[in-house]
Amino acid sequence: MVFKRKLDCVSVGFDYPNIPKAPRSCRRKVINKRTDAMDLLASLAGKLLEECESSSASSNAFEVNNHESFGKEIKQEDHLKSESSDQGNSVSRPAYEKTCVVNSFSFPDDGILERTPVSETKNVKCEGVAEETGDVIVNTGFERDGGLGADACNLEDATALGVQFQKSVCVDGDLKSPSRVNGSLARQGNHTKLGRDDDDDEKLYSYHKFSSKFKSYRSPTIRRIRKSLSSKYWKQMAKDLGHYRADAGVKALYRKRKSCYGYNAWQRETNYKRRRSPDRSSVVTSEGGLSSGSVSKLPEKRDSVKLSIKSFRIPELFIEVPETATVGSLKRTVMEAVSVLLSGGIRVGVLVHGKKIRDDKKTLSQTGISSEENLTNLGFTLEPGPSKAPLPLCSQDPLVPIDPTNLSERSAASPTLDTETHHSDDVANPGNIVDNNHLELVPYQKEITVDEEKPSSDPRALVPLPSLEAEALAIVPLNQKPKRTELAQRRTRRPFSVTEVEALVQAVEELGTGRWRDVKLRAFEDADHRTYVDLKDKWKTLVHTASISPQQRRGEPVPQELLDRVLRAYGYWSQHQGKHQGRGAAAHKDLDMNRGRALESGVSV
DNA sequence: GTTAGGG
DNA sequence: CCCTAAC
Repeated sequence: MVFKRKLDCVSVGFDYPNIPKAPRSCRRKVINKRTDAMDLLASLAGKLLEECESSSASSNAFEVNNHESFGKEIKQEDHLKSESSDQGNSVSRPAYEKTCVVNSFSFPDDGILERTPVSETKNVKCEGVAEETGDVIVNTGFERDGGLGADACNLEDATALGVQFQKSVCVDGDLKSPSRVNGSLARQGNHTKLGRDDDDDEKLYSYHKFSSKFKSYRSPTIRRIRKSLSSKYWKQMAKDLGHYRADAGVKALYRKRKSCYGYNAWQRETNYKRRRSPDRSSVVTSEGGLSSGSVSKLPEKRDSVKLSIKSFRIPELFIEVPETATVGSLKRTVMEAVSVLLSGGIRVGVLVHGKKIRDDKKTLSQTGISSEENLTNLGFTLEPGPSKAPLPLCSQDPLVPIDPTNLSERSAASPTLDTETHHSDDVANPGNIVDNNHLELVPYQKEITVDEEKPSSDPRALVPLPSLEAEALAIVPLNQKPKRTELAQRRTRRPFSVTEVEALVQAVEELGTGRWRDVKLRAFEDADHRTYVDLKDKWKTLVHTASISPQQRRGEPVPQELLDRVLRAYGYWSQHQGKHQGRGAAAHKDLDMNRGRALESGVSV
């Protein structure tokens, strides 16, 4: 007779058994969240500015464009998935899922730009933009899949992602008040924040110890901003911008998959970024950077070029969600898809008169970009593939270019890209990467003149580049082998539907909690996206969910009936560990779960 | 390749 | 959902 461990679930109903677990190796923690697509977009604008702007920029600031909501043009295709439900157990499965193809996003002008004359004056789509009130608006209508249609600028590089900028970042000579920025950003919350609660913002914030002054801005937006100020983001951006020193050996696409803000942290993606470009520019971006776009030039300063990238247009996204999914989850899915697409690695291309400018060392004037005429024909492209970045130090850990096609393998929500367009630039010009990267080894400019005069804000809130960068370097030792190329994408989250939960519960009732492989085979064999580990994890959360009060539960509510069964099964199998595992499901057909539960407190069986 | 748990 | 340890 084997004495079983007494379950400590007697009073609380149940709980996980306290099984001592072998110490696990200390894993390095890297505060690193998936680079958000928007970051990149924002950084693009920042880079543009930093490269264009003259040093006299002392009153520059970027206005955040607010996009209350972005309309999505979604093609929907119903993909009936014939349910080969068999498995004898009549375990029901999702009848079918809907596949959505997101073609584009648009961000209606909600008037938020009243203080940014630049973008307001015009919203031209294609090149050949008219000039008005001195503002030169350059167009960057890069699009691959129809819509605006590729224009001359785009011809050369057919591989352009087709991302257009539109009012995602605007340059303005006017310094925006915090509240202003705050307000604009705040409204973005519902659209871009993937997670459900905002609590973690605070956690992250505290982790990065921002100045108390900055804390005066307590809005969620600011918190997000603070969050974005974390060194990891800077590091990422620096890399994205190609400013990292080659010897730094930081991989451009370095992304740590694991977040460390608590359980289920992965669900809480925050997408607000506030960036201060390496030079003198300050960039505040909303996350709504996706839609079509154009670039504007401000007139005021001679010898300087100011641009406003107005929007992005994303290539087609293939999204698959169960029909039972909520609108919220759909939004998150789309958000993730976009993130995956852009964070997977993008590069910026500069086109003048349709010709790609590859020499990053050239000045704008040398390239002729600064001239009015060319400005009119200035274009930018976002291309898939790792942003130009130094190669990693660890030779044994080769930098594997991100291949968007690999992403889709892990996620149905991954963007669908034309394989043939991948890495065109790199492939065609192998040396291009090296050239561009290793030529910009100059550290960031140290001047932080622009924003520091900002009265009510702590300088640190503005993220002085030097220190933060240093911090970033400190936090993540560059030599630390990037371990796995960090290229793998986290799978998109796919909440279990009630139907799936039911199937899982039933399977566990019959098979127990130690045979996940069998559970998978029995009830989720056709659900390719559900691994047995997923099922195990789901069960874990189900048990937890069932143990907490309904008020504490989140997400699509699971019928109490199911939760009851979860507890019952949990209790039963806790006491019958492995004992019946050899038996078939039939052996438990008439399993008296209630009795089993009642016996939970028993010390032995 | 699975299972079990921590993150 | 990811990552590991331990089978």
